[in-house]
Amino acid sequence: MPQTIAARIEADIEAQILSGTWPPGSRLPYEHVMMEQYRCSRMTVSKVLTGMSARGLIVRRRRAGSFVAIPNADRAVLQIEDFAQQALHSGQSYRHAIHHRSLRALRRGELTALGLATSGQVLEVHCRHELDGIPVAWEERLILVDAVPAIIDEMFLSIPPGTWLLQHVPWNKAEHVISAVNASPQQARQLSIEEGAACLELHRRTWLLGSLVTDVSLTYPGSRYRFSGCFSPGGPA
Amino acid sequence: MPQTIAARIEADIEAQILSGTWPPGSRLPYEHVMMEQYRCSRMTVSKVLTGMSARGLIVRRRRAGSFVAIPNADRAVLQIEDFAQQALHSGQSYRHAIHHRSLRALRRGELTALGLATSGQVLEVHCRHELDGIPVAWEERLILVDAVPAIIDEMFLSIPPGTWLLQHVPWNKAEHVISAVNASPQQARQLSIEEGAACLELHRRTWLLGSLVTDVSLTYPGSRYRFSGCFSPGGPA
DNA sequence: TAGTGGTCTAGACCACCGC
DNA sequence: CGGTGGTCTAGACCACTAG
Repeated sequence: MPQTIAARIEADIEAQILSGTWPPGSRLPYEHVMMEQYRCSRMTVSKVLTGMSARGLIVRRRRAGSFVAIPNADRAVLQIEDFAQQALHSGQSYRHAIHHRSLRALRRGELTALGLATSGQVLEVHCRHELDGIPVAWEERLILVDAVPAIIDEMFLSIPPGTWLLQHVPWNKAEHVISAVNASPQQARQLSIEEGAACLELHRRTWLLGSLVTDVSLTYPGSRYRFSGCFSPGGPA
Repeated sequence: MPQTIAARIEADIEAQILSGTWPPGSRLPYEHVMMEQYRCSRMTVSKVLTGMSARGLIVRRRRAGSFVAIPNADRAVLQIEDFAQQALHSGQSYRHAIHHRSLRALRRGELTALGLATSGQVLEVHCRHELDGIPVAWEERLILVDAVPAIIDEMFLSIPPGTWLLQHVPWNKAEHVISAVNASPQQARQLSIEEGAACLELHRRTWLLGSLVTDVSLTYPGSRYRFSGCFSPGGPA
């Protein structure tokens, strides 16, 4: 039995939904009803319902009431852990190797591809990630120098670019695209796999206050890496 | 400028974090300070901070204060839309074809693979999904009959299994694994692609109140399908 | 237009934990 | 021990909308 009134209300509602007593689309008791039922103030009930609404479990409509949400899509929340952290957890040794690092101006084609209006300098970094000496990812990254001026002094000798950015730059928005590709000859060489082997490709763009910070493409050998994650309606777990 | 006091407080805090004025690990003003600053009650401030804490943007500690969270992993939230819904949005035509449907007992190997203690009946369904007549996914699904008794009367003639389940069964927890594989001869045939072509494989298990409901494996041709999604620290967007 | 949720107030008491 | 966050109250007014 939960300790607080709010937690008890929430647990009760979730139990009703999960048991099927309140199927998707059905109306919950009105706030003032639950307020009497639990002998608490309306604020307490409201706080619980607002939270559940924010998590997508219920839908609230003025003058109509609160309703159990009808899901129309599955959401998958993936944890994409830093390699160094992952190595710590699993006891493996992590190592990264910078294969390329250059400061240059953005090309015209990249401007449109990245949805940028004005040009600027970028730092381009190619990097290989290894766990226990085995290549697990090939990274090609562009970092917008205007967004992260401090980057020009960083050589990424002890910290890989992604970790450096995580530690130095907060981010506002990220966009992910996950696809599957057959390894190109270059990728196959970098990852020590057969040409044509299936690879996961993660493309991510990260923004800070509406301006692009970095655009990265990570290629993982399908035989050595997978994304996994859990998702509960009650929030990631 | 946001309308409500709470929204203004939240926007201000996020701006401070994003601008780097309050880097990860730094302490936020105490509740009573913000209360005076915004000339509002403590409840209003507390509600905002509680919400940001629930979303992982800040960490709150008694006697110490509230702090900007230090992220250690990227989170990607993927929307995995129902094919029928996706077709509606894009104006494509959706069609599914059931290739196999059988009611049988669980095999011993499956029991351990699915982490089940007691045996039971399962409905096994194989199904192909097509958009504009082109195969976009091959589905192999097990449905635990004990968890969804109504399923035995469903032939999935007009509704594919995943959609039927979404409409009839609420779920508690889902686990996703995304990997890349080279198409097997059978998969290549079902999806009209070359053998060995890179495919995305999505494996999902869904639970209701701790008991497994369904275990599904979806194979998408890498050339025709990708997962994408946005994630903001302020919640999925 | 009546009743719902949305928001806010000005207090209160408690649990916890860093000093 | 003091001050923080955690929780709750008993009201209030407003905005929206279904009937």
